[in-house]
Amino acid sequence: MAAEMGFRPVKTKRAFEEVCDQIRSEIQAGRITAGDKLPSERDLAEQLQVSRATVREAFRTLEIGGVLSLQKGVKGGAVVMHGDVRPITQTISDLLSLGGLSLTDYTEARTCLQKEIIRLACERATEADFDALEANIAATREKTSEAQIEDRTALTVQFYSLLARATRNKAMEILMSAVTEPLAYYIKQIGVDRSWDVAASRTKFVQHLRERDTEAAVAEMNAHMERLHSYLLSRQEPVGG
Amino acid sequence: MAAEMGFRPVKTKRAFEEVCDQIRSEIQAGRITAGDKLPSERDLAEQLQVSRATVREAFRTLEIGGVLSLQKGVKGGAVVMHGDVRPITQTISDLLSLGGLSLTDYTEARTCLQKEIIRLACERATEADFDALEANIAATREKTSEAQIEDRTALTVQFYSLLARATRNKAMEILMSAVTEPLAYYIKQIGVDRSWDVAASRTKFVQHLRERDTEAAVAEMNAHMERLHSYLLSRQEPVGG
DNA sequence: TTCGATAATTGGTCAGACAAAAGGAGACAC
DNA sequence: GTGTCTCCTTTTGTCTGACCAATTATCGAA
Repeated sequence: MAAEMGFRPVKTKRAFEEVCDQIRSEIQAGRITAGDKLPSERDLAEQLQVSRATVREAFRTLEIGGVLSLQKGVKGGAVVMHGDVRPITQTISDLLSLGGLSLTDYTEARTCLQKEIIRLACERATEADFDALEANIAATREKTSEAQIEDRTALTVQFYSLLARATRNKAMEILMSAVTEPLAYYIKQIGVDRSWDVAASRTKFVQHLRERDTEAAVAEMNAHMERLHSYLLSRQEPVGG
Repeated sequence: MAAEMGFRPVKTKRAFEEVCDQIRSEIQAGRITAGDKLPSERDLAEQLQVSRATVREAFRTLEIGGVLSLQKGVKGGAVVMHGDVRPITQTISDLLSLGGLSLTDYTEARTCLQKEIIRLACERATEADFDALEANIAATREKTSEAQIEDRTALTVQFYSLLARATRNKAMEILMSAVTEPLAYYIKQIGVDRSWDVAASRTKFVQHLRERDTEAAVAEMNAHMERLHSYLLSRQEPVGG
């Protein structure tokens, strides 16, 4: 059978991809680490014997991926970063708007993930975490006007970020923002019911968290998720239709 | 307090970012959907009154993000896709190699996520899913030689992909690949113990799955995760040191 | 009808140039 | 001495124009 002969689809690697791979290899091998500065575009173009435009496309690719930070000026250049979460958030958002991911699947995954995050947060959260969450709720209560709707959304995102931080697990924070922040884009588009008092539910939720009552906290959150999902579905049609 | 005056850090938006945003806005507004073809680089450059290089950087950014596919030729051009998971996987890999994410946090998140995926898979998996998983295990058993180590890794990634598919939730599949595929890069670097028989554990795992025994399946998987984590930690030092 | 050469279109790369931003060095007023 | 201003250098950001490479339609010959 031809399927067992190990043929792979040929793909002609483009020049900028080769440059990208070389830089990523240097990073994975540890010869370049976060904080290091790469040669300037002109120097690297000369070293690799490609044009400056090719190096630019590679730098741009890595910058979008959160690997590099490009700064102008004499002390600027391409600096290696610690990585960034935004590419993940952006990709999930794109998948949602392009139809590669349904709102129902997205919400279910969000619910499942939050369940585990709540479980860990119940184990590991400190008084400082609870205080931060309650301060966030208090701030949310004050943003009631129509003009402050963007601030409210930002605070909502922050609430879940604070919750994830209580797990003391960076990967959980990353996954949480991946499933939370795309919602902010969504909300900005379809609008949100201003009269909906989310603060009450969140206050109860944090109370359960304080009492280390995982079951109750998860139940409160799931109820909120369900209400949100119903609301989003009811609003989805004017966009999709 | 200055903090309450709502100052935001100024950021001069670059030309290619403006182009990116315009294209993404068209997509979010539904005026462009998956399958549509954008104008050629030359045409769009003229319409937006920027250079072709600027349009190229925007196209490149969206291509890396899985939003566009660029094809050469008279029938080619920039075609809108349904989105792609690879940017997420790539970002997680970068975070791991850049130190923005620790192996311990990563593994814990992986364990937590898999728990939920197993739970859903136990509810929804069909006989076809079980058969596919067992076929994968059988294929893994045959790849024993040193030369086939890449095939083994690919089959391992596929195993978790099949498991995620059994949840019937695209978002879960995405998250699963986000926490599984980076490991393949990792394994490729530090090597894996060839004598380790993962097939036995997976066979028992699928058996539990067949019996819809969530607890036992999770326990089997967690035991495997623990063994893997210990192994990775013991191998990590020569890389990090 | 079929095959092959040709032309047109489009992304990929290259070369050179100038603009914009950031930082340093030196002159100058106080 | 101190602060400020101007000029200069470095580096990314953008533009222009050109050519290369891949792909496909088209047309002509066998």
